[in-house]
Amino acid sequence: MTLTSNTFTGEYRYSLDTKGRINIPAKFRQSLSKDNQNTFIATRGQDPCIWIYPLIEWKKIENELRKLSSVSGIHRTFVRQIARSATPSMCDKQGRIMISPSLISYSSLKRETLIIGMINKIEIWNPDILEKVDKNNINNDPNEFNALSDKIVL
Amino acid sequence: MTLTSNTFTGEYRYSLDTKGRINIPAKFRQSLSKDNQNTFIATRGQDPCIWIYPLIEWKKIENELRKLSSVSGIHRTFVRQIARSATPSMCDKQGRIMISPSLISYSSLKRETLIIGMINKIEIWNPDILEKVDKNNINNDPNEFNALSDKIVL
DNA sequence: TAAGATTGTGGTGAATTGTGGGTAATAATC
DNA sequence: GATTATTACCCACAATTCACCACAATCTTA
Repeated sequence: MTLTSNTFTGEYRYSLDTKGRINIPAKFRQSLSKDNQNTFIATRGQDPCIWIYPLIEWKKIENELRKLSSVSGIHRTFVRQIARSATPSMCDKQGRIMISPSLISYSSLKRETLIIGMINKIEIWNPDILEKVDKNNINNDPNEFNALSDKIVL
Repeated sequence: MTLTSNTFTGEYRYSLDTKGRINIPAKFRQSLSKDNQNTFIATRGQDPCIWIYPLIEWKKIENELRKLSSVSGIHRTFVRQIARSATPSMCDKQGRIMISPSLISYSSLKRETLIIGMINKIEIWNPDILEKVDKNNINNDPNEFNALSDKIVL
C-alpha cells in the first residue's frame, strides 16, 4: 500500500543488468503521481551513490539552477556538477530505468545494488560502500548527529 | 526523452572532426523548441570552453548585454568578449554545427571533446582542462559550494 | 493450497545516432 | 575573370539505443 504520493521508504536489493538498467521497486512506482509521467531523473548524490528524483521534484531543482548566474565561477561549477550527470529516463514496460555509465562508475555500482527510499528521492548504492560510509559518518561526527535533535522531533 | 524545452542535462563524449564540425547530441536537439529553427549560437565561455546557446536563449542574453553595453569600461570589455566571438550556426542534416577556428583555439579543443548540458546552454570542453578548472573552483571556494548544495539539492 | 496476477530479469530486432567522406555551391584571392 | 579555398549539402555505414516480448520467480487472493 502507498502512503503519501511521491514519497519513498524502505530498502530493496535489485540487480543492475548488463545494459545498465535497474528496476524501480513496484512500491515506488505506485506512489508516483500521474504528473511525473513515469519519469525519473538520475544524478550524482552528495555521497558516492546515485540519487533518483521523480520528474516533479527534479524540476524544482532545475528551476533553482536556472536562477544561478553564470558570471560567478563557483556557480558555474556547481551547476555543472549537478547538471552533467543528470539523466532523465522513463520507466520501460517492466518498470526499469537506464543508468548512465558515468553514474555507474561514480557510485561504483556492480551487479548487486541496494535501493533505498529517502522520502523525497531514491538512493542507489553499492551495498559494500554504503556500509563503510555510514560507519565513517557516525564515527567522525557523533556531535553533529546529536545536534540533529534540535532540528527534528522523532 | 525530453523534459523542459530548451533545457539541457547530461554529458557526452563526441569528437570534433577535421572540418571543425561537432555533433549536437540527439537528446539536446530533441529538446529544442521549433522556434529555434535548429539554430545555435556559439561563443566564448567565461571558462576556457565554448558556450552554445539555442537561438531563443541567446536572444535573452543579447537583451541583457544591451543593458550593459556602454555603462563602464569593464562592462564594455565584458560585452565585447562575448559578442565578438558569437557565431550562429544551423545544424546540418546529421545534427552537427560548425565551430570557428578562433573558438577552437580559445578552448584548446582537440579531437576528443566533452559536451555538457548546463540547463540553459551547452558547454564544449577539452576534457583535460575541465577537470583542472572544476577542481580549482571547488578548492578556492568550498564554503560557497557547500552552501549552494544545502540550499538547492535536498 | 491452488490459481491467478504481479514483479524482476534476460534477450532480440528495428530504428536511431555518430562519424567519415564526396560533391556542388559560394566566397575569397590574385 | 580565373583560380583557389571555404562552406553547405548529401549519402553511406557501423555502432548504439530503445521499445518490445518472453519467462520464471514471487506474491495475492480465494
